[in-house]
Amino acid sequence: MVQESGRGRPRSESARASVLHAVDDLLVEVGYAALTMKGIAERAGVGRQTVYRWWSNKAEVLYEASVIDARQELAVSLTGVPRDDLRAYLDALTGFLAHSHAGAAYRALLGEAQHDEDVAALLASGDVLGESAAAVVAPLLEAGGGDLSPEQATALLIGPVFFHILSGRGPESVDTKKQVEQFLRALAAD
Amino acid sequence: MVQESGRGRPRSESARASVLHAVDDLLVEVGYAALTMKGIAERAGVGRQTVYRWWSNKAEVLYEASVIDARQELAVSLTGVPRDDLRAYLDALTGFLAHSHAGAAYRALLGEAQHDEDVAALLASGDVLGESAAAVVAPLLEAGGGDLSPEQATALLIGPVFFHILSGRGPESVDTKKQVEQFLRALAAD
Amino acid sequence: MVQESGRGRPRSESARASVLHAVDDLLVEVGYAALTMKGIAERAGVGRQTVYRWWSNKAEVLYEASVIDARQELAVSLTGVPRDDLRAYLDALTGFLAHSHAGAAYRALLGEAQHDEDVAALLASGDVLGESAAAVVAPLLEAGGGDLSPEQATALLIGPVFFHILSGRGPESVDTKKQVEQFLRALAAD
Amino acid sequence: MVQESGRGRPRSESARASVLHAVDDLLVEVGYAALTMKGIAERAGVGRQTVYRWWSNKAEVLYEASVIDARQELAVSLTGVPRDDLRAYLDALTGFLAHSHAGAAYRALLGEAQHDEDVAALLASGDVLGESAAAVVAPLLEAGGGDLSPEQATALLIGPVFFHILSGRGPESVDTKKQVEQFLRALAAD
DNA sequence: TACTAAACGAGACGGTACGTCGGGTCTTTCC
DNA sequence: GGAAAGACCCGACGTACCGTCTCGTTTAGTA
Repeated sequence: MVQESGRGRPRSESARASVLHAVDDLLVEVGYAALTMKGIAERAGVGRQTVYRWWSNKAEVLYEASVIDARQELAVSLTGVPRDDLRAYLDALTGFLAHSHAGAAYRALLGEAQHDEDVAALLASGDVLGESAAAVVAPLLEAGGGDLSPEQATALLIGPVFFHILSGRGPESVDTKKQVEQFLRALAAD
Repeated sequence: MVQESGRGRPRSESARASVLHAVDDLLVEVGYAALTMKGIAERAGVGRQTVYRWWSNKAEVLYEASVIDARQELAVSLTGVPRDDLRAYLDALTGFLAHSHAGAAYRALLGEAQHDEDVAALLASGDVLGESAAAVVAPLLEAGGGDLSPEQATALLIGPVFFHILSGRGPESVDTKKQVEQFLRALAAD
Repeated sequence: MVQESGRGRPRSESARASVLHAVDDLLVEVGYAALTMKGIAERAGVGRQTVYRWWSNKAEVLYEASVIDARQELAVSLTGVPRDDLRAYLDALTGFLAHSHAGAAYRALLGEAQHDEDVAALLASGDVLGESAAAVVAPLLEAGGGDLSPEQATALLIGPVFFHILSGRGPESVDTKKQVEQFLRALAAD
Repeated sequence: MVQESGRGRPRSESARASVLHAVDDLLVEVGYAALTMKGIAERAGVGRQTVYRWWSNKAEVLYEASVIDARQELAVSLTGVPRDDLRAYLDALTGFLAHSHAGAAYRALLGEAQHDEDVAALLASGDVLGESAAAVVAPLLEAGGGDLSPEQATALLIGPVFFHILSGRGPESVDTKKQVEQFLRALAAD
């Protein structure tokens, strides 16, 4: 993923874009399981070696292809009203995990990370969920009391939705309004 | 997975046991990614067709091999004291997800379920986490007030730990004692 | 292929007939290569073991199923006029090898015999071609002169047609009339 | 079986040679029936796909591996003396069919051709027997009279030996000297 | 009328080859 | 020296058939 300057032909930006675009399309069309390096290369109209040169496996390609979208979808413009901000964030999170392309990519990668430490490291390198939650949670912790660490607060906020969707319960039964109240109450005296 | 009918040679119980044993061993030895139907059959000293005859894929074998252990590890003997029971359950859950063989199998399956709906259906067919939590949560809901559905209470209890570990944050930063308090507070006035 | 008398259930004649019938049908429908012991048993509505009990491989079944037809098709009613009898025999031989079901079975078995000595022994045990030719050739050898052995005369008579058809030249280019003349001339002073 | 085009890695000549060598060895060692594409690839130290890429089945590999030897073994250096040339050819033919490796391959292929039209077409594409005989027969037909077609003369010459050996009568009873006389006499007034 | 014994159908068993697919690498030519 | 092309070796896929082995059932003797 490093690019050297100097001698030789420079990296083809069009090839890079083709690959990222291809992996995005393919994830939707065939799903993660049927996503292959060979298939990506063919769909992108690119040599196989070119894919391997810049990414070591399909997880890396997929990560690079989806992380920007993921960040955007999880970014909430803060109003300063805790209830509103939390609610907006949980809605965004639910939509991301349950319905978005980037979210599907994230879930696939997180699944792979359970038994592939390379993928786990990749995901840890850019903690999309944690960082997005921190933006909402940090102001509250600074302002309010509670002795919760930011990490714990994040887990408390994200956890229930995260579990709901990843365990296959579906997003319908997620009640973000009620969860905001629970979160605030749990936080309160802590 | 049951079969009955007088005719024909009956299913070999020893073959079944060999396969389940083999998949258990192999998960530990080579990991989920390198687990193959071929490898399972060879390790079990069994024909490949015999494996395919009773299980459609490695996820099914693994599920059958680990679900009983999983249930045992997550079963908590209730004392009737909410704080103690909840604490015991969260400790068991943390240990299961982070350190147990059966837990590793569960995490692998849950990962696969994110992009394979057959596996998702398989996991949904026996909701190990949900059921084990219900045993602890149900008494509280009956006793106490709150308008939380059992499902929501379960997600509230399990979610934070679940997120912590599956997102790669590690079990060290899980503080079950504090989480019990949060849970009880969130539940309280609801 | 032997049938013992005595205790126990006697061999089922209907099973035997079903198998022979099935192999006949299947040869025509799917060809020799796709003929399998399993397929025969299923088509005959018979247990696999029953087939194996009485025949050791598909060649044996096929041989038993076709040898009688073969003998019939190659039997020529002699008139005593050499030219007519030889002509009739060569016509029968051509038809047998090129167009008949039994002939297709024979060619398949002969092919297998080239690399399977069990099948070679099976074919040698009942030399359908040789015997049928002998019936036509023997009278000539007794009557006429020539120091040809019956075997050599048989080869001389059958050989050209046999080669023509088995080497894939097709039966159209077989001129039995001319071959009779050649045969008689070659035989003449020998 | 030819491939050309600048792009891409060119076909490995060493892989091709290994495969042809392997199939030759294996035919002798295990026989045609036990010859498998898998076995060929493994023996040649070559990927299975590489074998399938250039040959569709074991018959094609075997054909390519043996056809050159076959042609050599059946080539007779003509003296111009019919009796000598015919005799030499029949001796070569007998040796080829009965004792040579290439001949064993030919018989196996011819057997397969009886029930596999792909193999039949393959054999027909290079009529080793017909062409070799034509070289000996053509001069006679041009010189002498007779209204025999080259095809018929070929069948007349080859047929008896061919039948003798393929029908399992063995090469001992082949009397090439006598057969030359028969052939010449049959040819004579025709 | 039992009992015994073998053949019967069904179908699971351990094996192994099938032909295909993807993995990751290597070797060309072209840019 | 990057890139497209495509052949290379490897090994898992899921299927088919091999020949064998249990099962419960049926059909004869023989006792």
